[in-house]
Amino acid sequence: MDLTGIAEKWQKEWGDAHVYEPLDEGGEKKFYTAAFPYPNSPQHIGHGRTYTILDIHARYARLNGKNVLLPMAFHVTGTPILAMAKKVREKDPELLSIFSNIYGIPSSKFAELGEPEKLVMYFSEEIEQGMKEMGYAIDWRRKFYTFDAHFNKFIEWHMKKLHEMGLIVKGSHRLAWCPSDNNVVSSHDTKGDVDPEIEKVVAIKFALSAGEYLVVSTYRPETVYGVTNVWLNPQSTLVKVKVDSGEMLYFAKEAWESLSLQVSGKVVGEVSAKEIIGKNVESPLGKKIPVFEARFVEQEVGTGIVMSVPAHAPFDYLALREIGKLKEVPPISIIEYRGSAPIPAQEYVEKLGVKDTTDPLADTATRELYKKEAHWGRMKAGEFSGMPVMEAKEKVGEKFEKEGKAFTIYVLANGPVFCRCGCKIVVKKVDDQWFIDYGNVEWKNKAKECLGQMSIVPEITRKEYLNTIDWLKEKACTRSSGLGTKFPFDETKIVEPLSDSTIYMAFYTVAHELKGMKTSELTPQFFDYVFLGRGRKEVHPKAEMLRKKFLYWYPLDARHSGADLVRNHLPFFILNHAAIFPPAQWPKSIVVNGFVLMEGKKMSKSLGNILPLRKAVREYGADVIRFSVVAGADLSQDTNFEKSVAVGVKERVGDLLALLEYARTDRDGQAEKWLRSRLNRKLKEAPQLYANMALRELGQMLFYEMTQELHWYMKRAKKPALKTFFEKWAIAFSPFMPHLSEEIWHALGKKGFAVNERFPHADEDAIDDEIEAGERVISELIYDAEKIAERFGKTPEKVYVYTASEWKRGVYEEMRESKNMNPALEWARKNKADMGKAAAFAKGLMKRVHALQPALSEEVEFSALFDASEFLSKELGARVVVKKEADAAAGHEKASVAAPGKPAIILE
RNA sequence: GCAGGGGUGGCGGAGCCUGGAAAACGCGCAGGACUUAAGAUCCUGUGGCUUAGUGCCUACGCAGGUUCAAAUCCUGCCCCCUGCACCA
Repeated sequence: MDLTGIAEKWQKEWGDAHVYEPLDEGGEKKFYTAAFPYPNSPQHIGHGRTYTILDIHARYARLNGKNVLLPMAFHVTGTPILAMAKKVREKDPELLSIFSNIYGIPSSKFAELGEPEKLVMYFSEEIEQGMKEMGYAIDWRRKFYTFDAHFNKFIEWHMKKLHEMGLIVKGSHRLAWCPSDNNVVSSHDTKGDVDPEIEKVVAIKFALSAGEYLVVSTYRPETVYGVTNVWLNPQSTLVKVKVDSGEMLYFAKEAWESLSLQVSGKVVGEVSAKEIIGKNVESPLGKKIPVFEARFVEQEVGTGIVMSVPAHAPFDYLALREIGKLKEVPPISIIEYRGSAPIPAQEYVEKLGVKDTTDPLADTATRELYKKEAHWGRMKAGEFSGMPVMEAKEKVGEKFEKEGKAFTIYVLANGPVFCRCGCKIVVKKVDDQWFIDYGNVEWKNKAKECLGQMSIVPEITRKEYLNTIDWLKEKACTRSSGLGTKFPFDETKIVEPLSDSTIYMAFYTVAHELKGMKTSELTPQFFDYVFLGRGRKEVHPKAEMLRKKFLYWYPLDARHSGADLVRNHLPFFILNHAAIFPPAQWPKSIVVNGFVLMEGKKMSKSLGNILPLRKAVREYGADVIRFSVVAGADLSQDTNFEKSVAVGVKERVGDLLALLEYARTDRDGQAEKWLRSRLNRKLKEAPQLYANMALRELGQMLFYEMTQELHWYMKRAKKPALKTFFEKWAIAFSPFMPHLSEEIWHALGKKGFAVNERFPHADEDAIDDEIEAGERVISELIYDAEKIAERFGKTPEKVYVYTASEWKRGVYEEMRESKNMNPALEWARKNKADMGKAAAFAKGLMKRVHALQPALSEEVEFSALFDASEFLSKELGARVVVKKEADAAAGHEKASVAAPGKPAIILE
């Protein structure tokens, strides 16, 4: 069996016939897309899952006679490609080893991959080839790259639209920053891939003298009401900084090194901490307090200066106790919670037996007390008395900031974090940062309206989109470097990748036509007409024609993606459509899927367990991979790729092809009727399952169950005849395995392509409950008889089968319907049955009364078994005699145990 | 911390919405057939017990509750996974 040969043959035929290149007009259309790939590596089977689901969706629409568009392009925006090309040029051993060992790239290629454009071309061709080998129904005429000049024009237009609507704003922004590289860092730039977390801290000014302040930093501004003193590390040096307002602020020298990137000011002097220790300062509440020394104060954290709240901070309490000042500045308790001690910090220190500030338990005490007070505490002092602590924290911070007594600084919550270059990462404030204002409430509402009209598959993810739209704030939409489109309002910047990929589906509708045009023709007015119908069609000779094409394909009928995009790309996609397009062009649905695990583990470069898509196709064949990555789990679940399963699928495909030799004729025996009933039942159920993208269930039903049933049929049939079966089944299953279907279709002598056929109509008359129930009785009989034969001790010569009498069926049906013995016995009385036997029989059924299946009449059950006696004899290796219970031979008293669907079995 | 999802055999996982024979389907494992042998393939079995009468018992994270009936509905607890933005 040569699955690869079959696949290649049909891919070529489809390509030559331009089967997947739809006209931009005609009957009812469907337009489906999936997130375009980022070509900095070959695709693996995980990518294959999303695209295969998309392809199945598209192919099913084709079977329903729709004009289907499924385009593809490449996303090259951003820095990863540049970074990777740079690493190639630097001959980074780790990367080159991945290239050789996982991706299988010959080392002769390495030189050219150092150029970003060549890198893009190499991997995008690799990906495109893989998609073709998977048999995807893609219209490649519309392919583009996001650094193409034509696409740049489109994104410029997009940004200008947002700007016109006031949805693009400029402001300041904090970033994790490497002072040595002078660049933004995110998790993959750090040592150990730590994600730098930026956290808000309040800096409060304590007056040293008029116009001069010590700046303390704190997570708990509300505790300022309980402050007793300020702590300075005696080993630290303070810098005196003149800020824009003219005030002089003191920070620890180490702290200032990073704070200088977010607080603008000039260092005008230095002073040793020792000179300040012992002096008094004035708190923002006007209270005079002393400055003490404490070695636990870390000079590079926050401002490097802290305030002391001994009633609520175990460290402060311990430090005061160590220097014997607890009497001089007694703790002031300002927070209470149910069961709180007068001095909570003291209580926690004593409860945990914390020795001093160097004791690791001091941290534990701090954490526990903080948790307690933050969750359950209320203020009991100051103007916010009675307020929950969490709320007061906000209020106090805001109030002091407004009064100029405090300001906000940002720190790394999980610091210190180190850049790959070895430098310590700091927080930088950027002033001329552009944002897309996803925080805009009106916009959010419009997006929710759009979401409300969309169908979301799986439906359970809908609330995720809602949550995300709700908490989205301004999103920085430019970067200072990377591939992509220059930001039209600041051409030194590039439009960031998640911002240039939100409405590009509209671009597909005309991309093939724009290719022949000059970029100078692609003006905002031109796009206004094509995409929005604004202005006059005379703006360009082609405008009218392109407008029609756009209106034909839009709105997008389905957006497919991996589940990882639910919290970023997909909400942006909804928001931008809601902003730019009128409701008639809003997208119709989103379909997301989970990942693919490799033998139970997450695929990763470090584990080296990535299975590249093309390699998988070579090993197992496209159809097998297609089926393996989509039918193994529910859509939203992760699915597991196992070699043994793929091998099993491949074998079953081989079995199916082998059965083609019986596909020349049809027949009309009991076995054929049964198979036809089973097939048509599936054809009846399949459309609903396809519509819900219930691919796992479809796979179970149309593949596993069907092959099992074929197996039973092959045993049952006297001369197998599968012509009509294959005609229908091949088409119904073709979305999953188009190559196999095409092969079967042509083996049946059909003209034209299977992939252009219509979904087979379910013949409801062929669905026959009695035939199916009869077969069930037969197969269960074999099972039971074999079980009994095991106990029999020797191979029986004869097997007598007795079907249950009609009166039992009457009692049985009454019981099944009423779930009660009385109506059944009533029925028995009316029908003059033996009441003693009837009662005993009914009693026996009572236990499983909720689980009774409908029973056949004795006549039908009898004739099903009688017809099958030859088959039964063969299966059981003994002569099988089928009789009715009433005709039991002498000595066959056990015939009386027969029940509907469970004939009595007597071995001899 | 906040938000979302989830705990069912040796394993992956059905079943939960809409209460009514839990473990579909697959993998793995065991036995058999075929084979010189192995692999592949096919058949049979795979929670426990039991019987020549097609059955009985035990099990769905823990603890309660509702119900004739709970994996399924309700309450509390324990544990696990994912995301939290400038990153594609």
